[in-house]
Amino acid sequence: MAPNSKVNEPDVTGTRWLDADQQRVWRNYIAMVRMLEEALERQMQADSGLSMNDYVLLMQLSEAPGRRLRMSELAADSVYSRSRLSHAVSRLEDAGWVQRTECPDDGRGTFAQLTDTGFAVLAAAAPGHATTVHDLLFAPIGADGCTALGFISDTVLATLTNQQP
Amino acid sequence: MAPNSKVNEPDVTGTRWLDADQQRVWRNYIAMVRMLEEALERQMQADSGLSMNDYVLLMQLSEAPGRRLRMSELAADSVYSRSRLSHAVSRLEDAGWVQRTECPDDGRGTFAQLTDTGFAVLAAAAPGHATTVHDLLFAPIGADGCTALGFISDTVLATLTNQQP
DNA sequence: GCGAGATGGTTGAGCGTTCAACTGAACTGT
DNA sequence: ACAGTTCAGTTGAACGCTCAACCATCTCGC
Repeated sequence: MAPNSKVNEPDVTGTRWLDADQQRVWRNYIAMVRMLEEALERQMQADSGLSMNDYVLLMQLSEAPGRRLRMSELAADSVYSRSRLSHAVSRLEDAGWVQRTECPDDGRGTFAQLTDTGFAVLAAAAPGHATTVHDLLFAPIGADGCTALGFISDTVLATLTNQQP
Repeated sequence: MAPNSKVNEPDVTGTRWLDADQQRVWRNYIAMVRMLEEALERQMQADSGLSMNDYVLLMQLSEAPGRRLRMSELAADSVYSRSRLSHAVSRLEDAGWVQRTECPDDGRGTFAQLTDTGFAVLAAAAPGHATTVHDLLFAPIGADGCTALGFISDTVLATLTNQQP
């Protein structure tokens, strides 16, 4: 289970084990992601009664031209499956924050349109969220940390997107 | 919604907005986390029929002395609620990978004990997982990225744990 | 000792996500 | 013009997580 060498070469089984340092980093990365998520979720829920998932969806819509996006664009931007998004938008629609509109250009298409109420809810939630992200992430890691995190995210994203067909 | 200044000082509402750079990094961080999770989940599921959550739980048990842990220790290590862990362990028990044992020292306590079958499943899954983490994360970001990610994780974790009561 | 509260863990209902199956619309080649 | 295929989106069942309520046990103070 534990790697018995410190090199990063594949062993006889072709496995590239992680060295001790990488294992530590990997563990802490997982813990950080989980705890950060949890903290943000908690703050968002407490301050605005909104889930982080909903917040991000509304945010994405609010920034799109006309505050609306095709379902599949929104799904891609959010790294959501179509099904997941469809359910999610149904809930947002029930809450009155989003409205489905049919797409004139493509009979199969559907727009998710942010309503005024939705925008207002979002606007009310944004400051608290920004402050929390700042206080829990960017302030502690500093400018260098921010640069480093940017580099890491970009690199990993590039790797991941390059190998999807 | 959008910050109209580049300074990181609180505005009149006390909000600490993110500057453009931080916003970009934050977005990409979220996307990276989601896609990385998804890729690992996919690989684990395909190669071992195991979910990442189960894998991490089994892993944690496998490293504990006697391959067993108290429910609450395991929960804390995994950043799981007690309830979530209880449900999860029930499923692992149904699968035959873990067995509940009562704790002699504390009548309220329960041990989660990794079974031999569980250990075998884990051992079979580990190489593929390690290789994937290496290929998708550590190889792309390199040694410097690893160091930086370690620093970031440690810092954020410290911030988060310091302010929990 | 013994009652009050804290702690470890489980349970069940409710909700969100996943997965596979499905509908209807839009291209493709003949 | 039309059959086959791909594409956009929805649906419902199954499953996992959350939340609150709960039971049993331990601990502390008196």
